[in-house]
Amino acid sequence: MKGSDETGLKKGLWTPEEDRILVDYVQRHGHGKWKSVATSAGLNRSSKSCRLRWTNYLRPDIKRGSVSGEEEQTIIDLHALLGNKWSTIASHLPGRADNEVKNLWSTRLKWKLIQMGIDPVTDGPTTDVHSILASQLQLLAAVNFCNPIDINSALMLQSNAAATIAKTLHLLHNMIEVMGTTASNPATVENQPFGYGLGHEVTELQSNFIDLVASQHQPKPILDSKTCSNSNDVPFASSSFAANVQNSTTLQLPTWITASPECRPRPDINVVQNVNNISNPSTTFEAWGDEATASDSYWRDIIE
DNA sequence: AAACACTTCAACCGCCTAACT
DNA sequence: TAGTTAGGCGGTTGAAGTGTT
Repeated sequence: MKGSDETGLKKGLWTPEEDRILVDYVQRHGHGKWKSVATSAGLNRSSKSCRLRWTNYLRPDIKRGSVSGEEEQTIIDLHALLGNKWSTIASHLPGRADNEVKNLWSTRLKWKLIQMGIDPVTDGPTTDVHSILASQLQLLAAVNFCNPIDINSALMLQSNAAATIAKTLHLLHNMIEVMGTTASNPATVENQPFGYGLGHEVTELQSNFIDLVASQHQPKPILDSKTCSNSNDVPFASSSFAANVQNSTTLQLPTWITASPECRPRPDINVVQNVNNISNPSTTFEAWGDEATASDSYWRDIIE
């Protein structure tokens, strides 16, 4: 029978009438005994289906509608901490069901992180060179052309762009260094994970990325002190960022990244320190707090 | 206006665990 | 102690909605 399984239980979307029956039953008898709910209420549904419908849609405290930026950030932070523990994450978001959090993550937040150059699985910097460059280009475009009305989003993009570019630059530096030692041997070229012509591709990537940074030397500020006058409105504000950028001498960030004194990136990633440390590659990843990524062997393992 | 592509999200599936017999 | 069952969780699917060509 269409819409039913082999046991005769109905499947598929719930009708308003079924919803009404379920709500009515739960209100009178309470929830928890889903087997009895399914049988006693006269619903031709499985106990699982009843529970799911109630917890994800019908319970009175459920919050429908768009998810706020604050909620999104909470999900991202908790996912970094807990992984795919959707019910646990949802328990920190009043009125949100685990299914909704799960859907939100897989349809929007995951791709958001990927575009920011963050691996959504490890919550660390992505190790795929093509997605790194693609994400940087998208990020730069977004920062340069984003709507100034959305100040918080713009600031987040700016700070993330600065941090991610610094990370990416060094990431490429280390990868190129390791590749250089392996790809220089023609006998091993065919065994390279990126296939034949690795040296050329690496050189091109390096060149493209340097060009990308150089092309940003003409400042194109999207925000000024007028549009961002209140540091309380700015998440992750740090007072040292602008000064540090100006003091940076070895490899300056593009000037457009420089935030106005009140508009600064999150302090947990010291962008300037990372950029300055590029002259000393062995310490940069350590500064990011991930010692495993600091050594050449880490990248050698990935590449091999 | 129609066809197609893409996105969103409700619901199902399979597995795991705890409680009960 | 072993077997059974219900509830819970995360992964996956597919229908519906929306956007694009």
